Amino acid sequence: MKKVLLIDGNNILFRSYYATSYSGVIMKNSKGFPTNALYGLINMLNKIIHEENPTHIMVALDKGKTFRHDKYESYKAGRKAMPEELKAQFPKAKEVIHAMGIEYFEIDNYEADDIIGTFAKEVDRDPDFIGTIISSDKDLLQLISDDVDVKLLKTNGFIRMDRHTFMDTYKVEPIHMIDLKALMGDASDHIPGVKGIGKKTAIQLLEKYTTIDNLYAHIDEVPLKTKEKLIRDKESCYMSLDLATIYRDVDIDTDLGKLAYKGFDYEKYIALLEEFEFKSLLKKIDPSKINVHSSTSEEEKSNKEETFQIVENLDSIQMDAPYALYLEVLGYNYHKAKPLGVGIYNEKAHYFIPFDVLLTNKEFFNNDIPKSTYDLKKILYVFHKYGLKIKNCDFDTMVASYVLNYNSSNDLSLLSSELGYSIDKYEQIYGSKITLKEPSREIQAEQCVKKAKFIFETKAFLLRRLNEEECDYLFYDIEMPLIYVLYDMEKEGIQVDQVYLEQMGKEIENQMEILTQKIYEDAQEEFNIMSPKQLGDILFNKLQIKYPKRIKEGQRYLTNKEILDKVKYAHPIVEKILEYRTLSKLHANYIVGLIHEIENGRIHTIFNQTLTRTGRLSSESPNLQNIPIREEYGKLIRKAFVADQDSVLLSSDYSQIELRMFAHMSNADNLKQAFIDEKDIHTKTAADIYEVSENQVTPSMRRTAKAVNFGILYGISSFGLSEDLHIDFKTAKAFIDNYLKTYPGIKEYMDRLKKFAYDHGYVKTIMNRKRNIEELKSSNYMVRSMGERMALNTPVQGSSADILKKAMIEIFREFEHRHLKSKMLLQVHDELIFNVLEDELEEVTKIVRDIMQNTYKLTVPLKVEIQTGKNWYDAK
DNA sequence: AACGTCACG
DNA sequence: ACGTACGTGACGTTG
Repeated sequence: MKKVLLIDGNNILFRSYYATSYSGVIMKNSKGFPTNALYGLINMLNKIIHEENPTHIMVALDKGKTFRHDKYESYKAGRKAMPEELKAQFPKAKEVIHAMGIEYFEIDNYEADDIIGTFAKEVDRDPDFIGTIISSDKDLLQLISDDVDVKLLKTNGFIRMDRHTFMDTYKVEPIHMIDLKALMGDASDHIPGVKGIGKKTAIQLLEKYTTIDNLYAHIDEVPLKTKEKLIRDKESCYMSLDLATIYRDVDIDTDLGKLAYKGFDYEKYIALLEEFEFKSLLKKIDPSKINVHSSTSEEEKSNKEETFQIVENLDSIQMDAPYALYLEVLGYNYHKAKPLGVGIYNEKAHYFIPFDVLLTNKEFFNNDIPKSTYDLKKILYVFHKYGLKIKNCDFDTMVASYVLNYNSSNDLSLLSSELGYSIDKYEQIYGSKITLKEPSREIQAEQCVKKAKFIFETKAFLLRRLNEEECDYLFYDIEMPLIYVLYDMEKEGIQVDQVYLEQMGKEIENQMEILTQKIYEDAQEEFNIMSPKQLGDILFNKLQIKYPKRIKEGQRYLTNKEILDKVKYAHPIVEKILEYRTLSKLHANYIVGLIHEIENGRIHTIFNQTLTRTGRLSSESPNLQNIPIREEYGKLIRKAFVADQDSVLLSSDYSQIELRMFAHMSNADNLKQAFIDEKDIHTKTAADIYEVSENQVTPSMRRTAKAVNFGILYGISSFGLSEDLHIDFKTAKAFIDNYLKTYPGIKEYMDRLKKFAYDHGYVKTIMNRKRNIEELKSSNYMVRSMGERMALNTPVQGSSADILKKAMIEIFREFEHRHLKSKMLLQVHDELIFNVLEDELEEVTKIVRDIMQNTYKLTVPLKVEIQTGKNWYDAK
């Protein structure tokens, strides 16, 4: 069987262009020629060839205005002109495609879709061929058949759609996708459809009538309202049908045999890469390929196999130049996983050292040769656990790619494909959490060396990008040093009183048992209280409690706290449910969950340094950043976290760091002055928006003001505020208007920030941490609004995170410098927890306060509050 | 695997 | 006409 790839070239060039033009700066070579779309195209073609292993390939391109323009004025109106910097890359794209041994096709007045449609038709006809269409455009799904599927490109990977999966999703044959579009329209393609008919109705209609023609033939059977819409928009419906239909009879030589994949013309390919200055891509070319012409894809495959050596005796190898290393472990939690071995790579040496071999010389990495890593914290932790030493790791790919905004930074496989490499998913080699299995040593070695190679070869590129993005400080002075701090915190762990937790657990279990019986009595039947579905049925059907919201079409009753709080006076069962929920949460998450994680009396969380979009840390296995505090009973959990012998726990938290940061960044004098004067900010805000003096502010006014202040940080909306405060929309709006009036400069700041975000596609923090916000490019109002709120919140949340990280590093160094035995244990976003030796308490308190308040000077003061106690409950 | 729920900043 | 505050992780149920 022969397999042909039908690639939507226009689509790939467009995607590549827009995916990398967000920062307003487009990748160019030193002559100023734009190359970003070409870079994406080359990577994508390499990746597809590697993944699909085709025998035949073609790329289709648009040419000229299409016949659709002539036919429909509105179609033309909807299409925006192509940016010049993209247009300029098309001629070079064609050269690239040829150099890669691929045919391309462009036919006057037809779109790439039509050419692909024509070839797909031929694939259907020819029994020797199957085909795969490559595009991110869902329009092409109509071409799916028994012999043709579509690899639908997504931001993070792809979805393969064949006839079966298509029918599952859309309930109609692929070809009737066009009928579907004729009814529901497609805003992104400026296809109007029938107004008032959405996806649901459209699918319903087509399930019954299959085609538009047949639907109109039976128009009298359709329910009146829908019928009216169909008749009113009949013309638009047929026009949409026409627009959505891919033309499949373009006059072209469809001999599939002529599409045979010839393999690279390396001379031309390299010349082009050199012209574009794609150094990382050049590096990847196997030197043996240079001067070799048109090898077949089969030959290429066998040559491509990595060469490496599995080390059996460490004395037999010696590293004398910088290299990359990758540590592989079996399992998803590196604190507990079994180490498998280390891959080592540089120009000269490609080794896999099985972990048992490595244990024979624990000093192997303990020297001054610079080393690059991916997830250094993992290496430090595992090495420490097994007594191995390592020195001079100066570059971590995971952290670098996180700083550079590769959202896939903590997934080596995804990251590799973003950078033009192809590394198998961890799950594929080692299995999922449930099916975990150890593959053969050869496979381990191959995988591990591949990863080390990736680290080694992409380092130069990432370094250049860090510099271009002006992220050197953030990378070298914050994130890299922070790795060592976090490692130390993870290694240290925190002592936990298991007996206390078990006692509290018993108490909770008893209360839950009593509640369960009472709830069954109230409901007059036994049911699963934890099932929202069953609970909703009992409450709102059987017990006839009035549901306080309008229920959405086809959706279940919600039974969350907000709803239950509203109806708790309607029936005594509700309060019991709420209490049961609280207890069950405490039990599952903080009694059973925590006990499960205790090892030798301590809990060691993992801090994820490369996950959040704002620059915060996150904590997992277990999450120690969400231990209860707001409710008194839950807060008792904190008594289980205790200080070591002769020590106390010290908690040091920033007071209102985000609002202070907002005051600083917005430069609103009024707000800044409030902090400079050390006022209670919520009381001050209340006085301002209610226009009373501060001593006239009631607790309720202060609560409202607090909600408004939070709203400001989150990118306020009157709806959100009204929900939060249970007040009506208009009152909420009045509060906001009043706020913006009393704090001049804030509205302007927010508008400026939004404009920056729209212009550049990203926002940044005080330490130049950038966050791309793709949502701002959405044509969907809701998604775009979400993007605006992210743009407003991220600089505040992210800058606060920057400051805390910097403080952590300095405190860590100061402790080391003074040889203190006290240890930093936890970070909870605006708070640090330490175990402090009693005789170091005074010194530590001073160091911590001093560094946290002064590590970064804002135009408002930063204030920290410090408390101590034998356990976390008392230290708060 | 996705959803609903709820713990935290 | 739509559905809304920002950032996380973990659990149990459901499909």
